[in-house]
Amino acid sequence: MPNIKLPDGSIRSFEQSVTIAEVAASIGAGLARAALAGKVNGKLVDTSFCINEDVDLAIITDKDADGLDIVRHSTAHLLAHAVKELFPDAQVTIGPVIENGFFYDFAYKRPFTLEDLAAIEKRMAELAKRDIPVVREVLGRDEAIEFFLAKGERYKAELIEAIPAGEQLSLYREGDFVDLCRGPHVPTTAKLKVFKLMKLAGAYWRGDHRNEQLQRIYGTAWTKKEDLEAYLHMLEEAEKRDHRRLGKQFDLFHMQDEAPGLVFWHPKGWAIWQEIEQYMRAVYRNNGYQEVRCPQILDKALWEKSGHWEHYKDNMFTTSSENRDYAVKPMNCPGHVQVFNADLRSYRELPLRYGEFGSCHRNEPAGALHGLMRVRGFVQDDGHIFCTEDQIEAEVTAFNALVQKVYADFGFNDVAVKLALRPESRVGSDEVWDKAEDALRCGLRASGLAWTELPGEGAFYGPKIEFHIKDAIGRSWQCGTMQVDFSMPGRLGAEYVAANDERKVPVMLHRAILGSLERFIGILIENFSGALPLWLAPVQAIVLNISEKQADYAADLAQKLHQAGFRAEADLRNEKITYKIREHSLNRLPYQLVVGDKEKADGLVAVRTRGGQDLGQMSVDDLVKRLQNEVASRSGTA
RNA sequence: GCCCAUGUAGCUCAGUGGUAGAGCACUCCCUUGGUAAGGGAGAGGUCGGAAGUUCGAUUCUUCUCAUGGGCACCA
Repeated sequence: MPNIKLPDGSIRSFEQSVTIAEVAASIGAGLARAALAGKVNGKLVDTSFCINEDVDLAIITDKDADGLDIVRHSTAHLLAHAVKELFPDAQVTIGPVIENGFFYDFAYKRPFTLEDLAAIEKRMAELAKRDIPVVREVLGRDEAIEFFLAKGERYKAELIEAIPAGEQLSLYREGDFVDLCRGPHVPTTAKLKVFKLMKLAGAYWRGDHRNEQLQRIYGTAWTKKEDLEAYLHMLEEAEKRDHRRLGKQFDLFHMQDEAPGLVFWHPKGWAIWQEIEQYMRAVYRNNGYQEVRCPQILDKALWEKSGHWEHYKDNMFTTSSENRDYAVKPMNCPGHVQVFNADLRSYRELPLRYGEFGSCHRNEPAGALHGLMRVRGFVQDDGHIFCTEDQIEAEVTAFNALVQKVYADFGFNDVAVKLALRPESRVGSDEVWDKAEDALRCGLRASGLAWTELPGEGAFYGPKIEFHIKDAIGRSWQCGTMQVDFSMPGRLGAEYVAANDERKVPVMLHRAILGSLERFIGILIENFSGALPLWLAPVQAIVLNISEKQADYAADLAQKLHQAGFRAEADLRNEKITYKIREHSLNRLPYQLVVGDKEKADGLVAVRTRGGQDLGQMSVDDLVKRLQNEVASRSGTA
């Protein structure tokens, strides 16, 4: 006699045990049709789940977030179903739900082609239309292994072997297709209407590159057609703000075959770079850092001592001369230790903070390169703090505050904090790691920040705090980092004289706010869709003459703005004003300054903003004031 | 590094077993036009690189480099 409590608080009583589907039907025919699953006492189950005691129940439909996930999961099964029908000797592996959709990994004797993809999608649609019931079955663990081995599905069997003996497993059957799965699933394939296969990719079995490579099919699935369309539209919009495309369009930088992963900065891109570098230089100066500069290549022996050679030799560029081997620096820290070591240091000097815009090179795997986001040559706003253990907390706390301020200046106000803990491959004893991890936790606590912890994600020499910023379209980018390092100073012989005259090894904090400037500029371009705030815009204002008669006046005006400290240009081409306005609008220039006979006669300028707003005529002095205010506030241009 | 796809003019792209085509950009001429494309003419590429098949390859094959999407990696 189950009494079932529904989300609205009402209670329905039944004479005997009932399924979710029956409960839904008892409420209404519409709900019965819409039911995808149920949530019994907070746990998701199939509509076929049988209730025989008093429970809280919510009927899950496509209006619930859980419903969407179930649809995606079931669509992954539908994909596997279609693949098994078309390619019976393909083996199934796993098919989870991911953001915006799902994927399924298959093992097959030959790669799937785009034609296969189209055929699979077509078959999926047919299977969905056939309204095939999706039925849950339960098997013992050993039976299940036998079942899948008999079907030639050795990957599934391997997955089940990892499950403790004696456990009951659920299988889902739709037509002839059976898959191991925790569920729940939609009651029939007819519930799956809005999906699209997106792409093919390789993926390693169990995510390990030592294993064989499987073929992954990515798909997207939704409950409403409009949602799919909106998603596809969003993808198009994201593509439009791709920094590689905009970098080309706005003439900011280029890359070419002869220098994979390395950037040629054009004048406009370099203007952005310089603005950022000078800004960060001021951040160093105002926060107790001294800027230094260290060599590009150092004897390999130094990298062996620091531990980098052992951990990263495959990713380091090397060179040699006169029987000496060198490595091109992949980081700045060992250099900074040399600067520290160049003098006998006293505890009175600590904390000693060095900053450097040093060019580093890492031989990243070819497949990892990606525009400005992943390069082989880069510059970080890299700093190292030499301090005592007692000073760590204060340094970490001060840095946390600084990070937030800098991100806000660049227009990023949503910052997530993570703490990456000791990895498998590391230097230093467990006691040292305990100490380092706790030091960072203390600093975070003192800053009043909430954070999440990531076991195994730390650097080989120490744990790290990671700062992730969220961009305009919701993507998260790890930029800042603060790492405690109890190992490298000792390895490289750094020491200072303590108050009691003892020699002690300092602690080293590795820290960066923007990370790689290349990547950060890529993030800025995408975040602003190329419409950078005035202070960062490579060309801040362009003067447009209406006809040749005002060319001198326009050139003069550009010169005046230039002298007032702005990046201003004049477009004196023999083109109609509408043509020039269109072109500079497409290039997202913040200000277009139109000058014709009227302006020339009165010594004025007609101002048009990036957003197409006409500010009317104003004097050059007023314009300069306006631009100065906007730069000072680091705000965007309307 | 692994899987798949792609590589044609400065850019975006079309095309073919018989020594390549468009739009935009560029150069010149006409036009001097008041807030998102005025008109005309011209120049420009041996089709990523190498080898092979063929009478003949940009087109087919192999290798290679790079790029793109994933995977793995990311000090």
